[in-house]
Amino acid sequence: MPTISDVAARAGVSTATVSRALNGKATVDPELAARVRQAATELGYQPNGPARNLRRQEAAVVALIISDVENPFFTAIARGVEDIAHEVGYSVVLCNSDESAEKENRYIDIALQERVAGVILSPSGPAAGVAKLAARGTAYVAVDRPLPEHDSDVVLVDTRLAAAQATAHLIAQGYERIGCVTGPAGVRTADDRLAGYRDALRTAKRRTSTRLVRRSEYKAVGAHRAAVDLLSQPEPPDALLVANNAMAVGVLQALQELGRRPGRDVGVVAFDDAPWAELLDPPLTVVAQPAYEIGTEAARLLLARIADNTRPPTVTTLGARLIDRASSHR
Amino acid sequence: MPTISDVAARAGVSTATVSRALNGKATVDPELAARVRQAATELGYQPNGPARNLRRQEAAVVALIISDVENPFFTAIARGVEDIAHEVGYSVVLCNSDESAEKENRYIDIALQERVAGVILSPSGPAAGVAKLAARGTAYVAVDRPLPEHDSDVVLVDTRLAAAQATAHLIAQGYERIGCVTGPAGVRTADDRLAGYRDALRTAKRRTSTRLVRRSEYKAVGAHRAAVDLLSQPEPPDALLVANNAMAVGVLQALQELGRRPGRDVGVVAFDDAPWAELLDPPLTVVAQPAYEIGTEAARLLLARIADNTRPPTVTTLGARLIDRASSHR
DNA sequence: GCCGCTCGGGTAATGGATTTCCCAGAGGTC
DNA sequence: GACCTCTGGGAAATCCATTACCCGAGCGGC
Repeated sequence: MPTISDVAARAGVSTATVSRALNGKATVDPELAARVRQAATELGYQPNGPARNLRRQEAAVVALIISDVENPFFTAIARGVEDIAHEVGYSVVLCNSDESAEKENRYIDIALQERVAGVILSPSGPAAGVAKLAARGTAYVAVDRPLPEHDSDVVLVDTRLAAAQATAHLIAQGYERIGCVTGPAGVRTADDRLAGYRDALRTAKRRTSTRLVRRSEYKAVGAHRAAVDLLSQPEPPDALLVANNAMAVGVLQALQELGRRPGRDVGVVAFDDAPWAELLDPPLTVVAQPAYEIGTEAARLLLARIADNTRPPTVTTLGARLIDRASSHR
Repeated sequence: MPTISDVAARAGVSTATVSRALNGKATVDPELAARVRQAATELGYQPNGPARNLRRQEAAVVALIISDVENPFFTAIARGVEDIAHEVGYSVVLCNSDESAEKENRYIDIALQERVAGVILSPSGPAAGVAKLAARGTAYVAVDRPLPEHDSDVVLVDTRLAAAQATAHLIAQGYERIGCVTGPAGVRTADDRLAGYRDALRTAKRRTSTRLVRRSEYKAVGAHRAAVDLLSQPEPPDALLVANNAMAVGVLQALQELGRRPGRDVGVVAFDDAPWAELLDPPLTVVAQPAYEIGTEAARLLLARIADNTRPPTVTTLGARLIDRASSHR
C-alpha cells in the first residue's frame, strides 16, 4: 500500500533518492541511505513491481514452460533452472503446457505480455509461439527438444546415442527380438530414441521390423496398451526399450498382467531414472538423463543471452548414463 | 513492441476506444471494434502487462507456493489449481519453497510486489510472511497444513483420521508391534499422522512406545536411516506406518537391505499413492490423498475470496482413502 | 580569491494501459 | 421546433518507480 513517495516523505528526501538508495545504485550518502531503509521498513514498503517493470521495460523473471509438471524429468530441470536463476536475483515462473501446443502458445503470450526477461521451454512440436519471442527479441532457450524452425540456444541429451547403447546392452545380454515403445511421431526425443534403437540393431546386423515398434503418448496408459499389443503377437519381443519413465510404469504393469517376468522373460530398459526403480523386483535398468544439469545449463545460457542477444546460437549436448540393474538380465 | 497508441492510430480511433474494444468492456460500436481488432492483429499487438497491472492495481495471476516440486502430491495440487484458475482467465505461477521458510518468505514478497490477485500456499512452519499478505489485504488460502497464527481459508485432509484407519488396518491384519516413521516435529501433517497412529493404538488398547517412532525430514534418506534404526533394535517393529511417498522409498530400501520382506516380515502402509506402488512385490498399501481435489477446492476458495475478502474464513476437510494392497498382509 | 570540477540529490519526464470525465450528436417528447 | 436524455467515444488524469537532466555546494588548483 505505501508508495515510494510515502517513504520519501518519511525520510525527508526525494523519491529519486529513495529509489537510488533502495537499489544500491549511484552514490548516496550512507547516512541518508540508512534513513531511507529505516523509513521503508517502518512503513513495510514493498516496491510496486508492475511500475518498476513498466519503467524498466523488463521483469527480472524467467518463464519456464515445460510439457508435464508431473514428470520428474521436468521437475528436476525446474530445480536446476531455479537454483541458477536465484543466484542472480531472477525469479522463475513455472508454466505447465501439458504437451498442448495451444497452452504453450498461451503461456508464451503471457510471458511476452509480462515482459519477462527470458523463456526456457521444452517445445511440444513446431512451437508457433516461438516466432513471436524471436520477433520481440526476447531471449529464449530450448531444452530437451530442439526448435525445428528457429535456431536458438538448445540444451539436449544425446538420446539417440543413449538409446543405441541401451539397445546394444540388451543385445549383449543375449536378447533376440528387441522391441521399442516410444513417444508420438514428430516429438523429437521419441524419434531419436527410435532411431538410436535402429542404429544399434543395424550395427549388430539384426533385422529391424515395424512389428516390434509401437508409439503412444508419453503416458502410462498408452504404453500399457502398446506393450500388451506387442506381446500378444505370434512372435513377441523378448526385450523392450521404453522411452520414458511414465511409459515404463505402463509397460511393467502389462508384463505383470501377462505374467511375464522382467529380465527373465522380457528384458526391459527404460529412459529416466527414478527413486523407485531400485525397489522393483528385479530392479529396473534405466538410462539416466542429467535433468538437473540440463536445467542449470539452460539457465546459464539464458542469462548469457539476456545480457547479449547477439551471440551466435549454441547447441549443448549432454550425455546420458546407462544404469545397469537386473531387469535387463535373464 | 507496438503500443496501444499505434493500434489506435492505425484504426483511426482513440486509445480509450482501443482499450474498451479489446477488453470487451463498455458499449463499443461493433464495426469500430472489428476495425480495432483488425489493427491489433495486423500489428501483432501484445498489451503491456506491467502497464495494465499498474493501472489495474492487480494482476490476473495467482501464486502457488509449494514446499516441494518434486513431490507428486504437490504437483497434483498444482494441476488442480491450474485447471480451475485457467477457466476464469487467471494464470498460475508455481513457486518452490523447498521447505525453507526463507524461500517461502521471499516468494511471498515477490507475490506482493507483483500485486498478484491471490496466493495459495502449503506453509512450512509458522510462515511469518503470511502476516504481510493479511496486512496488504491480498487473498490467500492455505493447503495441506493450516496457518497457526492466522485464520484463513484452509483446505486440509483429515490425515489424523486416515493415519488412525491405516494403523487400525495393520492391527486388524495381526501385526503386533507397529512403528511409525513420520516427518519433522512442528510440521502439522507429520504431527497429525503420528497422533492418528497413537489414537488407533490406544483404541486397540495397545501400549504406545517412543521406541517405535522415528522422525526425519520428509525425504527418502532420512526415512531410510529411521527405518534401519527402528529395525535394528532388540525388539523391532513388525509393521510400519510411513508418512509420505518419498519416505516410503527410503523405508522400502532399508527393508530390502536388511532382507526383510514387506508384508510377510514387516507390514507397510505409506501415505500418498503413486503409479509405481502397484508394481512392487508385494504391491504397496497406501493412504491416497485427494491431491487434485485439494487444488481445485483451494483455487475455488481463492477466487471467491478475491471477489469478496470479507467472507468469514472456512476450513475444508477432505477425506483420504486407504488402498489395501499386499504390503500390509502377512 | 576565483574558476571549474565533482559529487550528491532534487525536479520532472517517462513508460503504456485503464478509466474518469465530459462532450457531441442522435433520438424522443411535448 | 425546442429541450431533454441517452449513448458512444475522445482528452486527459492516473497508477508508481526509474532515470535523464540539472543545480548547488564544496573543494582543489593557480
